[in-house]
Amino acid sequence: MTAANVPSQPDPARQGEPTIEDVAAAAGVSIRTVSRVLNKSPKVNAQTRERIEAAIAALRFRPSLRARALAMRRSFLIGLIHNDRNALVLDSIQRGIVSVTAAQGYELIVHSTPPEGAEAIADAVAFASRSRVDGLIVLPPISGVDGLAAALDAVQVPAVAVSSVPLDGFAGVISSDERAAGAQVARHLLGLGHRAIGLINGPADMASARERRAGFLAEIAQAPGVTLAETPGDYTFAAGIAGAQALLAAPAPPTAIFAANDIMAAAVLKVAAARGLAVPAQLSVVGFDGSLLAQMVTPALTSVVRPFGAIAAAATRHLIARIEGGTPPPLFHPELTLAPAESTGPAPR
Amino acid sequence: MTAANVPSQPDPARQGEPTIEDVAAAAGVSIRTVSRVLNKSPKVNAQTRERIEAAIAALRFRPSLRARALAMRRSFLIGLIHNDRNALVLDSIQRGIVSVTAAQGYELIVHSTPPEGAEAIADAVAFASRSRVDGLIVLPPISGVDGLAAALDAVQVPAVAVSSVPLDGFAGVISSDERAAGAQVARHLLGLGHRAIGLINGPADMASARERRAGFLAEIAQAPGVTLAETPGDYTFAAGIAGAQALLAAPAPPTAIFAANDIMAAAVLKVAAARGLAVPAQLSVVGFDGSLLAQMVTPALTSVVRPFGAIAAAATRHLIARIEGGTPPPLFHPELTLAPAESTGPAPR
DNA sequence: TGCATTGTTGACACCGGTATCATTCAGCCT
DNA sequence: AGGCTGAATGATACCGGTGTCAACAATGCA
Repeated sequence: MTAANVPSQPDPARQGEPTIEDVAAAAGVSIRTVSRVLNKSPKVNAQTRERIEAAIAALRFRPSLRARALAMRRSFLIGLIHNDRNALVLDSIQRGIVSVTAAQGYELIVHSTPPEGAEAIADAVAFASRSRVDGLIVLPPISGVDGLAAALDAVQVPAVAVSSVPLDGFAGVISSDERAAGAQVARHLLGLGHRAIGLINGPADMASARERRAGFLAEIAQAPGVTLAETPGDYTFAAGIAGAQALLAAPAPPTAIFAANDIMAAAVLKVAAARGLAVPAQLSVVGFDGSLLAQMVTPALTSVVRPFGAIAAAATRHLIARIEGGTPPPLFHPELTLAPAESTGPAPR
Repeated sequence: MTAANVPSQPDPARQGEPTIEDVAAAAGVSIRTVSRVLNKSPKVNAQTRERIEAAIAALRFRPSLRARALAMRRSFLIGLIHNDRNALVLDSIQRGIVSVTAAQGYELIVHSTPPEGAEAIADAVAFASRSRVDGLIVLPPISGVDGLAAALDAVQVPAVAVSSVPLDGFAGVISSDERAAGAQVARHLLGLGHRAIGLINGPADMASARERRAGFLAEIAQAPGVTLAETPGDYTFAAGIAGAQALLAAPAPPTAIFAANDIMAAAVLKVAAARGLAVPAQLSVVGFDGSLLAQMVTPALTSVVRPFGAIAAAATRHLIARIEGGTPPPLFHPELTLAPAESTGPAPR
């Protein structure tokens, strides 16, 4: 109470951060006026504003987002829900999100859910509801779980899903045509003259894997005299190794292998090397994702590039627009393009 | 107000989530008693507790972490501050953290700061202070910035840093002996008979890079008749390509190259392949980090394994113990071990 | 029976902000 | 001069929980 309107250094004896009240006292105004300054309300006298801003700077006051959240019923927190394990993909997405949230004054809170469907829903809802995030970005595979959209809707949290296919229930889904991309891969390999082709699938319960496969197979089916061998996989390196070994151990092994993601494609390269097969001279390999890994392996993988950063940024912008009541920008449906690199070439002989 | 003590479905007309008050009304008790149940206070009659729990379940009530945060002056939020770009490393660390926070009832909020020192500090402090996290985990390279510890200390946020070297100012630093690890790499290569050795450094302003180099060089210096060539690098793939080209273009190129991280080592593999050098027959390559990448490239990289998951988990446990006033477990200083794989072999001829 | 003790519960202030509404004070018009 | 208008500001009730402390009933003991 002493020196009420003399901006001063923070009282060293005081525990914790300065509050709006300290600022008000230091500037000799009411907390409401300080609040106006914080919220850039125009109805504050210029001199008063200056005095308050000086006090804020002197006290190093930073408003508590938490108190503000309680009062405004807005947390300025965006939640990211995922239950995948692909490090590179998750990282690209996270960076894409942060590039937008940081610019718009939000923070990102990352939550990973258990893998199983029902549990995952319960966990996601509990998270959304307890942490009172303003909005949610949901990644595959959990974005594809039946009932998730409805469950999130029930707790009134705006959510944007990223998915390979349009999803029922979600108002905002950023999807891409992975089926067309699968077809692109097939055309690329057929165009190079390959007639014995192998496919290492992703997990059958993921829409992305099913779509890639469907597009790929449909295109292959159109080409006469092409033999196709496929093996199951689950997007892991180990599955890629097993799949490649199975395909290449056949009596008439394929001259080209499409692996449903880059990680498994990298595994194919490893198996090929172990068997003394030159890539691409004797075996062509295609991956999917266009992740950093595709460029780091030798030879660099021909892969379908998915613009994760742009996808994530678009999802975030859409979400924030919804949160803030503006008209959300139209949903983004990125084109997936095949980027030919060193791992594919003309079919041998 | 109707049917005050009959647990019922949430009123569909009501906006937002049910509050503790709704639960209290439904159970016919005061909010304070509901709060006791929520906090598992033992001083609640068993029957009352049951009644309240039933009401909670019926209303699908979930307490707002935000309101709780305000009241308890605890946010149950752990902040992760980073400004690095190594996707694989960040991901492993993040997963390690989440494995602990999830179990202890905390959530993770991820913040990335600008790269530059002073700005980074300001940004980190603003984040810590505004978001009122309970604690902070800080990763390199920003963890090594001078003055950061003091700045965080000033806003009274407990922080744990991960670093290659002990850091002044930080009460909690999880460090590892990267110098010894660098020496280990040198011994490995010398033991294989290599006498012409190349080194691709990490960024000179990062302690990790300096330490690795120092340990490596010291050990090399002890061995008679060994020639060493080094080039600068910055942990990126492009730098690895450039470095490898520089080293291998020399009149008497090295028979072994130590790259200061796996990403650059992967680049060395690519350059070797382009020049027709067999690895490890003609060139041995060693990386650092033991990341997934090391296992995915062909041949698999001999690398120094850094147990990121364990490091992150230990940091998190330490931090939470400090937050909760317990005695924090002793700081963890992981042993770094060289994991020989396919990319190193006896020196040619 | 009287009284201290223990176990349960509720009233109320508080955390640090925002929102609603009232109040004050100039300046302007008639 | 009196009344009106609008800009600037403050008093006070929230937001949804927890902490403190008092009230109260049931129990144990003398």
